[in-house]
Amino acid sequence: MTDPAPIRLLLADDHPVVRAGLRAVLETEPGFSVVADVATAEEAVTLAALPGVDVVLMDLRFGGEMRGSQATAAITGRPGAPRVLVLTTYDTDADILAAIEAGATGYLLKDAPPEELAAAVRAAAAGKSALAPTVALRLMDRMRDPAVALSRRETEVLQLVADGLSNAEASKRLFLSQATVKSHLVHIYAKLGVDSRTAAVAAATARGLIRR
Amino acid sequence: MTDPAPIRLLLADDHPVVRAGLRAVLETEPGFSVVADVATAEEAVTLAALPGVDVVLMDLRFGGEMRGSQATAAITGRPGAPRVLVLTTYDTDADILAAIEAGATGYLLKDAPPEELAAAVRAAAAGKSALAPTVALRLMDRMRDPAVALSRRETEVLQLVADGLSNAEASKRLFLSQATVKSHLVHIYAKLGVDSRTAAVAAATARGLIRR
DNA sequence: CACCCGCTCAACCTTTCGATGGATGCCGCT
DNA sequence: AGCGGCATCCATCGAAAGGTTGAGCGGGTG
Repeated sequence: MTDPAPIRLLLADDHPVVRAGLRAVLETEPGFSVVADVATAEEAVTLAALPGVDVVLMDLRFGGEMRGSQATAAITGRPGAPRVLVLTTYDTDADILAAIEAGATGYLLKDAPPEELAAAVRAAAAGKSALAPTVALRLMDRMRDPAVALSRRETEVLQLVADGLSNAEASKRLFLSQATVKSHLVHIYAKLGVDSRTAAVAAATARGLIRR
Repeated sequence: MTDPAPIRLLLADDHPVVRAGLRAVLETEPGFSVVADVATAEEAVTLAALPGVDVVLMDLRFGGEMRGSQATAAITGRPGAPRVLVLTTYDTDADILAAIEAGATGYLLKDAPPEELAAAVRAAAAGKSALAPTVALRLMDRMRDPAVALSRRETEVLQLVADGLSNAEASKRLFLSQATVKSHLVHIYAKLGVDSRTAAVAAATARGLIRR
């Protein structure tokens, strides 16, 4: 019997060590072929446009400007695009949802064992969604508890607060009244089940609702 | 001419992919031999006690309880201990200093290119200190500007504040008067050049003075 | 010894923050 | 249409949390 066509992979991660590790892990498994690895999200977008790539393994955080979720959107937006499997370190990453909405086929943590990784890649190549259990659980939590979905404006406000701005400063930054900022904060507190700005920031970062 | 004895390595990182990557990168370079890789800090301490290890590559953050800096201290505290080369993702990690004080021979970022990594391992094996440029710069900054060195107590207080506790809550947690907590905060503000708790938390996380 | 620095605390006072209440407009639902 | 839900926006008020000032103690260092 002949070998089935191997799954052709593009690796995108800014850490050379991680790229080498993915290569090592995947090339020992049968049925995979790494066609290229890149260190930036921009390169990933460029190379993913070429034919001959089935699955892109995409990190979420890069040293540079572009975030993995944006790159994912850019790639999946094109017709005949490869599948994108997002791969990151943190199960609390703020833009898990962004990446999935951007069209990622699956989501995996870097601490996954090799078999799980290989299985997820195969699933992605077949067009099936693959979510790491921890991530899936967290997403379920987030879905099941609609309270923890902050609105766009609320997220903006909370991000500024997390950056250390006072209500007055945040209101200027957003061209709002202080009262409005406070109002948003009250809603945020209710959703997060806290009653102070610092606690809200802690809770939101713990749940990956805001950066840093 | 005979080969010189290879440098025997122990890899400690909770990510299988990273372990594989380090293996791949280092085993292609001549003169290295990976004797084992482990997924927890505890295992690293155990295996580092056995003879036959020259250099331990140690991650700072593990999924479990023990932190890499603690493991480093446990390893280097013994006579005839191997060198420990700390390897982490973040140049802003809160316990860079802790790791170095714990006796780490060098400090490297995971986004370092393979040659740099190999060079650092060789330097470590020879007992020479090796610091990644970014890390070294940051350390210099921190040294040169003594304002940003928080005392032990100050760090404790700020960490609790960052976790969302009020002054009253933090004071109970530390068996202190509220006045003392406030006093610490005043000093923290002065050192960080800010004037509110949220700004202090933001500044401190940006500089890697506290976790998360 | 004198000095500096880290840690501790009390009392005062103000500013910011959070609570309350209300308005508007945009959805989807029946 | 009519309804309710939700996101966005704003004003006012009282309180408490937080920030300022000042001060004592002890250990380490020059």
